[in-house]
Amino acid sequence: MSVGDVATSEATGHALVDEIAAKIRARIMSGDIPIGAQLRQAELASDFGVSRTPVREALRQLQAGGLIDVVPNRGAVVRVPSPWEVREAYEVRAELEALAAARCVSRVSRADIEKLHAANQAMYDRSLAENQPAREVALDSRRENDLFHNTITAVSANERLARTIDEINENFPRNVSAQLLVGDARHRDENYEEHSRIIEALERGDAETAQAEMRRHVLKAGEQLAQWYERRSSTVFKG
Amino acid sequence: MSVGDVATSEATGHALVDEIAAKIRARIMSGDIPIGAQLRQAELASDFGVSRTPVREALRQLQAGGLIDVVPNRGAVVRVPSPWEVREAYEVRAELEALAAARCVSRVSRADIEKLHAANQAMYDRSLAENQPAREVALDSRRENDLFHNTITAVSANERLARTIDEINENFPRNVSAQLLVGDARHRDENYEEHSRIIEALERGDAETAQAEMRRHVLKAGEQLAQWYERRSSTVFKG
DNA sequence: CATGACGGTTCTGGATCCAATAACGACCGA
DNA sequence: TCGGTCGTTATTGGATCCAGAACCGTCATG
Repeated sequence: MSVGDVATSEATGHALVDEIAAKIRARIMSGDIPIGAQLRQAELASDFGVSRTPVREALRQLQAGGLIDVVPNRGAVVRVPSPWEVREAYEVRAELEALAAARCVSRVSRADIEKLHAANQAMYDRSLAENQPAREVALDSRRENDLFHNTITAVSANERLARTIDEINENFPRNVSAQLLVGDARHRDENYEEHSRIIEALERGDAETAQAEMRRHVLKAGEQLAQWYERRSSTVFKG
Repeated sequence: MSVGDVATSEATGHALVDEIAAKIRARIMSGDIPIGAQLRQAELASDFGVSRTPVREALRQLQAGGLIDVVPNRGAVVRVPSPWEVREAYEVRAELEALAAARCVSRVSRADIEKLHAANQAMYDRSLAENQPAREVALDSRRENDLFHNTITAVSANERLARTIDEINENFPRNVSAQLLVGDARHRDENYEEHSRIIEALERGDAETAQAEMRRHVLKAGEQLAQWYERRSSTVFKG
């Protein structure tokens, strides 16, 4: 028996199954399990020290979320997004985040603005530090980028909106979009600029501009991600 | 082929679990299982003539979709949407359907326009026929209303967008929103008018108007649904 | 009379068992 | 040597079994 990390889950959601699902999702998101890889139930079960039953139920959840594909008698594989799927998804996400930004304007506080500034600046500064391992930089930058966007969705005060945006994001492993940000200097600079413009619009209380800028920003990020998937079929399929 | 032992063999790739999930979802959507009702695994299993295992996995899927709540050791209940949840969800749906309408403008064909007209007109005519049982009218009207909206999302040609809208709709049993449409004459008339304005905008190729009208239309429907949930806690909880 | 404890019952959740199906490989024949 | 067929094997999917937790009623007690 593995060490008891039980008693973690609260009222919402199931103890074990949701725990397992979260762990599998995390592994995929971090790139630990690459896209296209097969997910064997027995292996996952022994990894987590549980029976196959909760693993299967967790896989069903992930399937419903669209992160994995489950073929009838052939098991589950991590879904490999096609470029046009990425574009479609990001078009939706752009509209939703734009809505979030617009809703923000009437709700944002001074502290929120500071938080956004801080996250954006930290992300920018970090990517300038040359002496750190790229892996660490990518990880932290992703975290701060997430913080920026999550703050806006949180301030927009629509739980459903936040959930829907999350569901879209959960379909694309983050490690690739992370390395996109820090990999290219131009991307990094443009990202900083776009974030800044959004923050400015929020500060001015200009909902129209905030909405439009956010839409442009997300669409551009989606286009870059789609192009990445077009170029590289590597980082795919176990190995 | 072997003799039809389970009859699920059709449906490319659909496992039994998905079949079960669809059936349960259908029961909830039709109001056969009211919101708030408990879902007992053994009962469902014997209803469908299967073991509890696939039922459990199906419930996981529905849980991931947000249609039901699963409390740790107390089973699953059909989620009772609170009014503010409805408003939040419909604000998101409004933005998405508005996007769909805007995308439609450059893709809609003459045949599509006719289809929209036909669905809208049929729905209106049907609700005028007084001699039919309300139950039938509500069912068919819902079907045509769905056809109207589904046609637009289909023409908008973004699979992801369609999926996201569906996911939101699947959170609210349709029987209530259906009876809203046919129950009140004013609602019915306004609904017809709003649909007509959207079609006109699509015909003119006016993306701005189509988008705005669709947003208004969905928001209004959401508000009506939310108010319904505020007024009536009936039709809730088994019995 | 109300309230709290106790025990039986029911149901969920996880583990295990068994059947069915598809990938893999070896063998055989042309 | 290549192609097809058959048998093995590994893996999934469904059924069953067992333990643990929550509800319900009863009973005892302040």
